[in-house]
Amino acid sequence: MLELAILGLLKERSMHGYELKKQLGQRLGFFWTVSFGSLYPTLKRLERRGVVERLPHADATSRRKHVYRITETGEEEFLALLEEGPQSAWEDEKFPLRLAFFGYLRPESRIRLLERRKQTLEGRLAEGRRSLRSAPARVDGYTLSLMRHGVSVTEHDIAWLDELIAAERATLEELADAEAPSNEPDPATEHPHGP
Amino acid sequence: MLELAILGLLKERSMHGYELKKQLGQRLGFFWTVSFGSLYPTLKRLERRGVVERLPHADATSRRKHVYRITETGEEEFLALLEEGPQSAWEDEKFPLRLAFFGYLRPESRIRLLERRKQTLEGRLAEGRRSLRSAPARVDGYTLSLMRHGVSVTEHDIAWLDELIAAERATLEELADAEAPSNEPDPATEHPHGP
DNA sequence: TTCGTCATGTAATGGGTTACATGATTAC
DNA sequence: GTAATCATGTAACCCATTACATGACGAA
Repeated sequence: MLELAILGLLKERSMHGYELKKQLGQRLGFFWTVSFGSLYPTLKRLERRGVVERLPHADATSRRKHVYRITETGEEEFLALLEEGPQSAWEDEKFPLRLAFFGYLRPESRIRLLERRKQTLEGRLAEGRRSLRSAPARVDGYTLSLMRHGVSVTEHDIAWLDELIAAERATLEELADAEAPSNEPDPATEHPHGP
Repeated sequence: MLELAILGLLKERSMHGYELKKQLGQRLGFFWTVSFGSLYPTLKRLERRGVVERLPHADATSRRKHVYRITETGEEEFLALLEEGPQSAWEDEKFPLRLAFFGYLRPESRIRLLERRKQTLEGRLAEGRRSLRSAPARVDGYTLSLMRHGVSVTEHDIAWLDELIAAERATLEELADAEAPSNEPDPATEHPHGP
């Protein structure tokens, strides 16, 4: 997951570790925070695996910075990883992180992943509501408040997913109307939310 | 954290592992899920530490169930753990789990912990908003949507905390008005949300 | 009698944090 | 010159998951 995030950021532009952490914090700080103790070893691992490479130092001033660039193998691996979707409950919870890179996927894949995520949340919601119905007699007020808040947050999440899905479907229809897609569309400008 | 949850549930009533997992799922499923691979070893560890103990089997039918009860030491440890508050970023994220046991704390402690949590979220919110202000030019639409959703969810969380804090303050005033608190109030009925 | 659920457990692995250590660079 | 930030790194630990294994019990 951290690997996915690193590859995704490096695909945008080359960076060194410290900067990667800042970017991660700024973009995904609500859902994720990484420590250096996790980041640097991961970068080294990625380098050994050949999916990223260290750029030669430009001058004497910046000698201490290790700027990394994604390799071609890295690009392929990144796209495969992203397309594949979550492989465990843990990765599923990190859905927001994947979403941050949806611009690199085809609309069909985006919809597939969004729907999958929605199903997960709807399952949880159904269970939560079921618990709530049988709860009031057996749990205290704090637990009750907690459960209600959980339901509310999950509903909010699902509504958000619905918006995203609707936007994707609109995009698909537009593409169908256009009929003749020129060539490989630019993922940065083609999705429903412009930069 | 799992230890806190187990002790808290066992304080309510004695249970076996399988049932603990079900209860955990029902009450905290939105924020937490435990696997058996985590639960059973933790129970054994707690037993070795003497904070829970295994009840003797009542009859032949239930021979295979290991029903655990919290010990006196366990009760003390639980309250200390709860009162202490989160000791790491990880534990801080598990705030909802702590809240589920707020009924066992004095109103002052509840307010202290709620305010602390609120500060954490407000810090994150401020950072998020700051990122959003400088973002639009540099990130794509999905990341933007993600950031906005993060802000929105965090605001929702803070509003929820505010409600809880307000309710606690009201409780405190009621107690002050009553002037003569009889004796050790029952935590299950004394807090602002009745069961 | 077979299928679903109840019930407990272990071994290997995963993904990450905390604490610590080091030192360069920048701004005051 | 000194404090804050930039920048990289390692070792020990934490808390949990996944996958597997085992078997009892109840209902169809």
